[in-house]
Amino acid sequence: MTTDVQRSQVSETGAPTTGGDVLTVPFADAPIFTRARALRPTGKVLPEHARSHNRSLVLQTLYTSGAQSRADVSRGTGLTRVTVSDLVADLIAEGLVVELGQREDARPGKPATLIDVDRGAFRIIGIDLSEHQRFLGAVVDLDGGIVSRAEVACAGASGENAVALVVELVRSLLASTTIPVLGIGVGSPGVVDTLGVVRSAPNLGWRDIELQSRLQAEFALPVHVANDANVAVLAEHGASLQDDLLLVKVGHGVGAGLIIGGRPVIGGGFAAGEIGHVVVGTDGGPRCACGKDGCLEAWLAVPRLTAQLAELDGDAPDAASARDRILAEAGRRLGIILAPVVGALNLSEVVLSGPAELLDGALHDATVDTLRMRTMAEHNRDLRLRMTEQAEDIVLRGAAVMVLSGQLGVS
Amino acid sequence: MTTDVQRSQVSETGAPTTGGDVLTVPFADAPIFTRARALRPTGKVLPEHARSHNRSLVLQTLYTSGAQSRADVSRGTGLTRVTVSDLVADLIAEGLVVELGQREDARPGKPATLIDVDRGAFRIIGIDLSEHQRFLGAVVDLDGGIVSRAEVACAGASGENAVALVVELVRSLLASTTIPVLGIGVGSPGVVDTLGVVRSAPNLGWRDIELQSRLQAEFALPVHVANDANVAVLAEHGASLQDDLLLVKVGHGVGAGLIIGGRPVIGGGFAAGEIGHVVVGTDGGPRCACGKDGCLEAWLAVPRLTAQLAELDGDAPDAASARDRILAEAGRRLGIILAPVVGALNLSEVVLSGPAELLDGALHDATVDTLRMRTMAEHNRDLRLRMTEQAEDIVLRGAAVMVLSGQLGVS
DNA sequence: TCACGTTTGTTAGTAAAGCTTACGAACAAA
DNA sequence: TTTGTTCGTAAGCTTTACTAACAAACGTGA
Repeated sequence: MTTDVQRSQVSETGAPTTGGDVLTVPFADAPIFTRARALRPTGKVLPEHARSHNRSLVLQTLYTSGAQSRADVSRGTGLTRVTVSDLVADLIAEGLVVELGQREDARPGKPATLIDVDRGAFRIIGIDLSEHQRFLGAVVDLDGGIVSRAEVACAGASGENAVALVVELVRSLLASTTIPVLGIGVGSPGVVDTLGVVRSAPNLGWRDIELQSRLQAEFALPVHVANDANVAVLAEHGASLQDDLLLVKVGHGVGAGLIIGGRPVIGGGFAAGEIGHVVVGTDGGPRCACGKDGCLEAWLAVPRLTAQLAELDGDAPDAASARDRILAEAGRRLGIILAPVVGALNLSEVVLSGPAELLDGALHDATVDTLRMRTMAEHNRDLRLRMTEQAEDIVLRGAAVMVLSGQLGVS
Repeated sequence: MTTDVQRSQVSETGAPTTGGDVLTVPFADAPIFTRARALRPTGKVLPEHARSHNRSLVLQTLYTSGAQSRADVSRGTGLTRVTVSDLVADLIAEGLVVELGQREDARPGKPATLIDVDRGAFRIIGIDLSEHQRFLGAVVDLDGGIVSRAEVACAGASGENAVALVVELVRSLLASTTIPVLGIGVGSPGVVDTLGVVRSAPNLGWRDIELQSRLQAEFALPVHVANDANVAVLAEHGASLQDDLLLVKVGHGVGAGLIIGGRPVIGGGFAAGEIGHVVVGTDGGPRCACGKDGCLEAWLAVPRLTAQLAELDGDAPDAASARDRILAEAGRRLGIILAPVVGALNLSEVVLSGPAELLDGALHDATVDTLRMRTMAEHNRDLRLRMTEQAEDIVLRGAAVMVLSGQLGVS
């Protein structure tokens, strides 16, 4: 087979020369890649960093796979038995791991000593500030099980008053447990930066509230603060096989949390997931509080849906189908917004969180249908849309995952 | 200030008990986080990994900041002078770094020996398969400068014929340089997985073509293959300050490449960025080749735009404004698709690649306006939409970045 | 019963990596 | 000429994870 490859040469000085077949291809001058970019804070890696990475790896293996021998961990991680023993000794000394005695089942060879994360050794405080009328809190164990709860009414509270309520809630939860607390995780509405500063949370009247550092100073414990939807998706990720995940949280507002390639997405302005005020479709829609028409929140927020459903005549013969029509239209709107996101990110799983009686029927089905109609079937064949299984504790447990992940490198 | 925190206790066995104020909070049973999830392939970290990371860090520092002394690199990386000297010695032995002699300017102390990446020591082969009528190729230097070019007509070629054309193109480029080649980068249309298998590229009649391994076997050089738009965004990222970046590539089709948190987004089905067949708006639109109405590609692809513009009467008094109306409508449609993506990811920079005469005027302005109208101003205040500065070489240079990044950990 | 193989966890020693400390070389300024 | 500064390198130390070897404890089969 003969092919006709045409070549043009560019001399090192930049002046184009021609060799063989002349070919005039328009091309930009070849500037070097910019050198203006600041050095990325990639940072050096020291031996001790490797050590802490491997430590987390051992912990993660125990955490997800349960009780096993040091030799099992060695096989699971690829580290040698010697190294695993060494790391485990550290973890035992810190009280994070315990020996459980010898394995029972009969096998040849020296019987194995089982070890596991001491799941009762620490507690985590989880706080959910996303509800409209109350702040929720819980003491959570290392497995995500909720040990005790507390809540405080917050209607009308704002600014410093609201901060004081959070402090009281945490104080009350800390008082309710004698077991050491690993840290405090907070899911807050609004825009929260990576330092745990709530840049803006209109509902709470917060603007640049340094919640993380203030709680840390108050309680002398590690504190992590993030947006409520971003926190919620962590809980879902802990219970999911997927490393790409979008969670849509429908409540008084509508927000989303996003994990891509196993990592939470923050956004350049720390506002990733803020899709509540993106306009849906090209045919108008209900007026939104933000002034625009047809924002997703104006279609989908719980108050809007319940108000619409309340207008229905419950005794009318077609009440059920009228209800479904309202919910289906909301679902369709959600699908319209999600389609470009699902397409651009090639997402395989989208999760809904919110009142199941609203989301889990006609609304869900309409969203699925709309997504299928508006994206390319071939690329998104295995897309799943489902309700969360975490129910109303999703933010509390996500907050626990955040602490677990931040303090132990486990999730 | 007295606050009324209410508590409910859950016994360790799971049965709810009440202490103090009784409070009935509905909550799901507290199942542990799933243990079903397979162990993530995080992998152990050995000392040698740390070493190669630090090696890349030194190389990256030299690459982006240019010629400097070992002591400068030490200050820039945080590594000690000793370690830097050691790493640099390795790099010099491999021919990647050269000493340039002593620094000229007069300063107290022993004069510094300048070192830099030997930017002329290696070449990279970049291949762009995304054009409709021809395959493009280039020899690229380590700075991204194009040294020589080649192209081959590919109209009608498909399947194995097309593969043979690519091989010929690479062979020709390799023959044109005597300088050692670091590797081969290929930007292909369609869906390409992480192993460089082109899962599906309808235009080329490709289905599960193992392009990477075949080229690697043929030329005994490192080969990287990825989707053309995903490759293009690498070039843009190399020249941008942003670590979150969306590039929309408008040509015979419409595709996107996405970088989030400095990492390319691949997608669960390796189809991230495939937004060409997402439906725009809720008011129908032109019939698309895929069968749906109003796909982005049906609005925005170059053939569609040129066809529409060709229908205009160029001598009519309002020809210019009619042209702008057509382009503005296309831009508006692009904005409608991008708004949910920009909102969900809180993107700070969106880049357009394609024919500037179509994209860079009314279309660009309409997209910006639409984005502003449909997203929340507060969160996306500093969003920028701009044309690429890489012109038609964007895929070729992106392919070079891919090789650079894959082989040297530099970008 | 008893030698043998198998598995576990530990001890001892080794290789790799980056650190601190120390030092000679080379220059500017006083 | 003296002083202070900066650069690059040498030597030795610490940390880390590795390999090799081994004792303990168990099942198996002659």
